[in-house]
Amino acid sequence: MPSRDSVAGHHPSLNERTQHLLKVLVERYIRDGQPVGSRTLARDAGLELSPATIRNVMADLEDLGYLHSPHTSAGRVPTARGYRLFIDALLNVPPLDHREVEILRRRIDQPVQNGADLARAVSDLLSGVTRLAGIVMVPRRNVVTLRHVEFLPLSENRVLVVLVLNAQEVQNRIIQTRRPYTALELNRAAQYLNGQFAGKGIQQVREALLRDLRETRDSLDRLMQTVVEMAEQTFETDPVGEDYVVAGQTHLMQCADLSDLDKLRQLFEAFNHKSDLLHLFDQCLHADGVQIFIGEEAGSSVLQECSIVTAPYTVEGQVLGVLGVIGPTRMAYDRVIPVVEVTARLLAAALNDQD
Amino acid sequence: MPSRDSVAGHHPSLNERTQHLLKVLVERYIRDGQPVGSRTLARDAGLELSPATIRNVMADLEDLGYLHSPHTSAGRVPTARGYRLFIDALLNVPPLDHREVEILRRRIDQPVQNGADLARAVSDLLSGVTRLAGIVMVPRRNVVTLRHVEFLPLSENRVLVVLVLNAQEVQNRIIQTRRPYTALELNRAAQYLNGQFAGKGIQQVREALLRDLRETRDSLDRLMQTVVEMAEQTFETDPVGEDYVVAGQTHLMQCADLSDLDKLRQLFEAFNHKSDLLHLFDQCLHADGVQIFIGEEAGSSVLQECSIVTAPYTVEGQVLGVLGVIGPTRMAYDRVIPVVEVTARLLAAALNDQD
DNA sequence: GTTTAGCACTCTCGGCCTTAGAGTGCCAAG
DNA sequence: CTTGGCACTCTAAGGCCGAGAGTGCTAAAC
Repeated sequence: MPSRDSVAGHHPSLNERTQHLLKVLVERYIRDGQPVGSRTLARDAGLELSPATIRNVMADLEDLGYLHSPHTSAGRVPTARGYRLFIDALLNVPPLDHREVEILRRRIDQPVQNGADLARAVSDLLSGVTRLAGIVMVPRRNVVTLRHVEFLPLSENRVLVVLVLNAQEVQNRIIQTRRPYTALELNRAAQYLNGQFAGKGIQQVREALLRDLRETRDSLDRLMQTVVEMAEQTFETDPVGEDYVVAGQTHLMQCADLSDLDKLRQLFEAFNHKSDLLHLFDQCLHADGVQIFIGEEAGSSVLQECSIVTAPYTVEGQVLGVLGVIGPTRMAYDRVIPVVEVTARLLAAALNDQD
Repeated sequence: MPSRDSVAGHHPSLNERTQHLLKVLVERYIRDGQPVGSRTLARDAGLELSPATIRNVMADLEDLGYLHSPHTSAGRVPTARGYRLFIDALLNVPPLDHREVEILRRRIDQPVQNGADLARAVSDLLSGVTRLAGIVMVPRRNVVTLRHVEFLPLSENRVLVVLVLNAQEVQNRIIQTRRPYTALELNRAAQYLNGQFAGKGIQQVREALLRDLRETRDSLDRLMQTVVEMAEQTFETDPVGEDYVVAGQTHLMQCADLSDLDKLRQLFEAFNHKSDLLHLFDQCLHADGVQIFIGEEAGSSVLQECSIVTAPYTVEGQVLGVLGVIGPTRMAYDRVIPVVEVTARLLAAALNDQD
């Protein structure tokens, strides 16, 4: 059962019938995209009530801020607050079909090269299944273990560092050195680091080297000098930067709700603007279970007509990242939520197998 | 001087005045985006001609297929054929300002990790400067030299291969082996390969190994068996896959010409659909200088209202890739062409320095 | 022969009105 | 509390009209 935490505040109690009507209204609106009138709702609700009665209830719901009329004589549309209540209390989320789960599993269990590729694949998958935009933060670990390091001289003062981390993550960076090093020196340094630190967390590596540097100062032999200069620069920045992958943006162009071209453009630009979304995702990192942001709850004004459904994925209790989809507020939550939830679990499982 | 090869056919000669009028009309249309009428053109042309005369000329140009009226009483708009003639024969391309070139150079000369990153950066740059979508094919070389190879055991039958190619391109792939190998065996194999083949083209490596395999058959010692199995799989596929990077797609949402949401969506999907565009770019690989595709000249119906301006970039006569921009047919060719041209040259220079 | 003025014609665009339809709010009766 | 009735409001779509822009054609001028 996903915990769908309310981000916005608390709701005064509504009587059973009123809640039911709100539920039916939201469901209907999600299906049709048209404001729902009293007659329609009377028919859909399955209660023996006349449109007039329904009208009274709807007027109440509007007063309480759950509904909104686009104009005097259109039906009602849920407000953000209405969606919130719907999701928190009214929506029932059917579990995903076994066959569907199987399909997802098969697509996720493809062998891939590294975290980023996996993220891309899963993001693609999410967007394909939900027909919305899929987002996956690339897995990042609090404890990154060094598996292997290699130094290759490129030119005078430039050295290529190849870093193998964790299970199969390979990174490379180029560093500027103060003096030229020979291939032999570099080799020795790498050998030393590998022998000493392979399997250790890179935090530890950094600390150990710092200690060595302080204690021994300039009594270092040439080998250790090389080691220290290399390592200093190599481990300067955190090796696994935060990042995410978006796929299926084009789906957002199809849903009529987001037809305002200019809004859409801003949204797309937000996708490229990394930092905005990252900050949002950080919030989700430590909530467990599915989280949903409706409209501006997410903090950014570009997301006005959008909802974001996210779930963190964890391995052995350690949160590795967040994934989710982004689409119009008027989305089929009853399908999207289980898809996101299951995908997160499957991704976690896939990462677990890899290790 | 860019060679702007005509892809479409040959044009019957038009007299001087007619050509001039076509030129002015296209320029005006590119500026305003409004169909150009006879009165406007009479004023703009700088010839002492009445609108009536202009009308006659425009009627001729329409008959010849260079112009088109949206309806009876709007001005004229260039057809694809009209643009073609304009670009091939009428447009004069001013060289880029020195300061502007300097700005481009500085942005391209940033140090980067590998070809893909560089492509991303240049693509970003192109799109930023032209306010269109930028596309850069990641550099690929006919002769890829092996610089260094490393094997790391991951699990039972999986080995991580780290390949350093050319100047600073690092690739990694995971291969499945028939039997488990120890770290020591793998190390020896890597050492052997590095000793034997570092600096050689991978084509040569592949051939040499094949020869060894045939000649010596099962008289191979254990080391060589390891070497051969590793190398076989490592060099099976070409290490540098074709790929490209697109940036600034959102710019295309701003230009009024492409306001049809559905067309735009298809265009965006084409960007993700790699293979379509790759095939187009392959054509440009061996044409030297700037090439321009107008509308459906590019072969795809999604590109109806678009033009593509491309240029290959080469190092020492070897074509490494293609870059360019894609935007509405109604774009400022006189600016875009030199930008694309210069960027190609600068990228080539940057790659040259790296080697 | 080319250029030009004149003129009738065509087409779009915006504003305005009208109508049909949907839905509401309120009131008074059940 | 529920309901039928009713007046009211608002939108969406269609039709109409006039202004404006631009054309093609013709006949006269150069």
